[in-house]
Amino acid sequence: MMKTAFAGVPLVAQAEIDTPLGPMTALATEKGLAGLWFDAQAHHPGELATPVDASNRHIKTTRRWLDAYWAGKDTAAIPITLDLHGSLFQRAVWQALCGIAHGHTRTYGQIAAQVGNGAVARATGSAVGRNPVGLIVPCHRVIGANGSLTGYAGGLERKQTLLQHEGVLLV
Amino acid sequence: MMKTAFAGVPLVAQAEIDTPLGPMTALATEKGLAGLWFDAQAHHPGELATPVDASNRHIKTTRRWLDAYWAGKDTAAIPITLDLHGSLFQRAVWQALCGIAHGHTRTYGQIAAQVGNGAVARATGSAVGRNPVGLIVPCHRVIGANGSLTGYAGGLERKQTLLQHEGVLLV
DNA sequence: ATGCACAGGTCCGAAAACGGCGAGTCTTAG
DNA sequence: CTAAGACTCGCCGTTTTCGGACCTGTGCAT
Repeated sequence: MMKTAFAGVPLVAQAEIDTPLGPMTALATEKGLAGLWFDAQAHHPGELATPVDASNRHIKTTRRWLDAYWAGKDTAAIPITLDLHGSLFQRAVWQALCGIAHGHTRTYGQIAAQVGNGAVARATGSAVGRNPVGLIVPCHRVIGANGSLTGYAGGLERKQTLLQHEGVLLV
Repeated sequence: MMKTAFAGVPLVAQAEIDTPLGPMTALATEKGLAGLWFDAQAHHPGELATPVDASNRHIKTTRRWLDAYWAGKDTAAIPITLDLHGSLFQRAVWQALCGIAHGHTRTYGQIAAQVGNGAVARATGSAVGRNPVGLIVPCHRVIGANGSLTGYAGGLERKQTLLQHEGVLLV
């Protein structure tokens, strides 16, 4: 049996959210937002037994955050409580991602250096790829040292669109 | 990443020097003059973090040398301590250049023969072009075997003017 | 348990490209 | 019949580019 990425996590609600780049699914625990991904992306957690509940407060906040994001407004005005589940290393990486401001980018090596040392760059790539909360934890702002986009769970095309939407100049 | 020509060289002072052919920048280490080039020339080392210090002794000597040169006086009376940084081959070439007297010229092949053998003529051309100390290390006195000027980092026009200033008859 | 595949980066050696040339041919214009 | 250009090719040090080897955490398949 395929082990879902949220094994052992007390999920309380899920809901579908439509976006300009396709439908996404949001996932929440009692503590906060635990997941957000494009329905047609890699590392998809698969079918969930979690009850659909669009009225959940974390999911409603997420919806407002996304509306602001696509409208190009200030998303910092909408604080989201996250409840990230992963290894110590992964959480450190995801936390580092949250430090990348709108319209800015970092390389995998820079994130690696921030987390520990530059040698873990490749491991950082893995952790970034397993980011459970897309867009809000801006894994799409991490690019290769040579400026290439390298990869994105939601597809390189979406990564490129997102960065352009944020005003990033792509080489 | 663009590698500066003076990577790893302990520079201590730089200063601007005006000349009849346009402004030049002089660069010095503790040991001697390390650089002198027209601000608008090829192979420009780019912006430098070196402190501006027109009172540096090597730079002051350089200024006196240039004054004498433009006045047509004997520059040999003003000995300049050079601190050239480059490969073994390049330093050999530059040293050979210093043997060309005011008003005289050599061909690239002759310099090549002096450094090693005539076969390295083309490589000599490269080394001459990377001469870090213009005018004082007289790279402008090297011309093609057929008498053509061939090239000059500061522009062929300046090379021609310099040679005429030294009384060289150009074909 | 063990091995393997990755959304990367660094280091190092090999190979190719690039010039401030020179000599030899060939082509035009006198 | 010269003589000055245009072209080709071999020359060589330097620079740039390219391709492996190695490093590292984690999930998944064996």
